[in-house]
Amino acid sequence: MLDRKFIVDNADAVQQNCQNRGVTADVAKLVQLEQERREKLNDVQDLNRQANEKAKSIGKEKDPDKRQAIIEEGRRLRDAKDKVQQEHDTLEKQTAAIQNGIPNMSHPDVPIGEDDKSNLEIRRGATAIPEFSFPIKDHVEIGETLDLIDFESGARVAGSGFYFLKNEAVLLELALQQYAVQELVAEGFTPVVTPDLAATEILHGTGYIPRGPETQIYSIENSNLNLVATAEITLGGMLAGRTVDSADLPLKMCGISHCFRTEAGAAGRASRGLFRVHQFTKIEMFAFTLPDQSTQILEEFCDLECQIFDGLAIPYRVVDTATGDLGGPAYRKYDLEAWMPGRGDGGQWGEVTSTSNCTDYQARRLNARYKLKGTKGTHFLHTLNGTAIAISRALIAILENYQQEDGSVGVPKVLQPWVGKETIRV
RNA sequence: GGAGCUGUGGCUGAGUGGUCGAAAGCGCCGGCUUGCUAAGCCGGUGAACCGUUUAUCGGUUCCCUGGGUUCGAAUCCCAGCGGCUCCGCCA
Repeated sequence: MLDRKFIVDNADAVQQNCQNRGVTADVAKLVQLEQERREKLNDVQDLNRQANEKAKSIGKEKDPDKRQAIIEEGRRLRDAKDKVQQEHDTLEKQTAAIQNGIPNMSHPDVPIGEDDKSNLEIRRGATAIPEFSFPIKDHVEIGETLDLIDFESGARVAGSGFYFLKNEAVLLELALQQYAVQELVAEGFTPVVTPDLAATEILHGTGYIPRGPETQIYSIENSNLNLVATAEITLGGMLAGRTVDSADLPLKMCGISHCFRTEAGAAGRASRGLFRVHQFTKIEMFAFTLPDQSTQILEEFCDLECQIFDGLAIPYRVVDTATGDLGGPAYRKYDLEAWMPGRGDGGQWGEVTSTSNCTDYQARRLNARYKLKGTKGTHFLHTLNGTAIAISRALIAILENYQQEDGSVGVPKVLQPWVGKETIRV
């Protein structure tokens, strides 16, 4: 969430930003409610002060009658306080409700537009789009022919959107994990296997909203636990409510987790096969940084994603995500879209990774702070996240780009040590 | 899952219902000392928020979390969560 003072002081800019992002929020109302709330808060504090004074004077008063009088007065003050406190709390709730709906501000260079059509391509990867001299298959067909992916059994066991990986697909999954983690560890990331479940407060802190009608999140009944949609949730939660020494920053981690998504309302979209599934494995980059580090680290994350996909020799492009397509917490977001030859008519770009600078938006809700040695007070951290590899989508890109005329599929060179072969055949 | 113990400041650890934001030690910061010398001495040292000022000063809140009792709660009561130990179960 945004800082309330900031919203009040920059109401026009915040309102404009909401509009750019296609978010409805009554900023003016928030400003008004917040002003009233502060007046109530002052009243509460003043009544508390008076009541405290009375309470302290009681111990010193020896005369029973006078003592009783002070007790009565103290009780009256507390009652009065409770009443004003309630009024304050109501205002607080209303203010918070509006505040929660306001997205992060946007980087000035972010293209302004309603949806992903306004995303701006900023560069392409090192590998050219392949030209095939034979009729190509999509990954679903390839997966079936080579006995790599079993959607039918997945549907039987857990419903549509689930699948079994088999044979070399399993080796590819493990190889991709190894590859990505090795790359990131070499770059100084701390590898972390995170819980696949997280408490509701942690989800809220990172900007995910469980249990709504449109929720993307699976929740566990009779508990406050939820299946995570990404390790971003758990990694962000690691510092929730904590204050770290600025000397330890930036903190860079790569998390390995399963990701679970309901994909409510996503039916009918281009989602054949592995593209939009309810469960997949993901290697996620995450960083806690000082405010003046986050801009550079976003570029670093993007470069690493490019490095990983260049290493796999998969063609991709990088887009600067438009205002209307940014998630609530993101200040700026880059997506890598890999070329997927089997998608649409003659191939399409499909999102494979995404990296965001969330500035202090998540940290404020998580209450994750840093302290500068030798100074008073604390400040909110910046958080960034980025996909290193989302296995399911990487599999699509590999199977479709590496397919060969005889029906076999080549294994990317960097994965061969773990897969143990150069080609996957029937 | 069951039983017992436990949860205080960056850490260790005192704490009688009122004078406790909280002893002491460690750590940290500043200064002094340089014949107790990989030391000694003195002083300082939590956070958020509100108001005032913007060098400051005043106030509110915070002793796991949430309720409750009370004029007043770190201290009493209830619930929850975490930790430790033992038992059961299990990969």
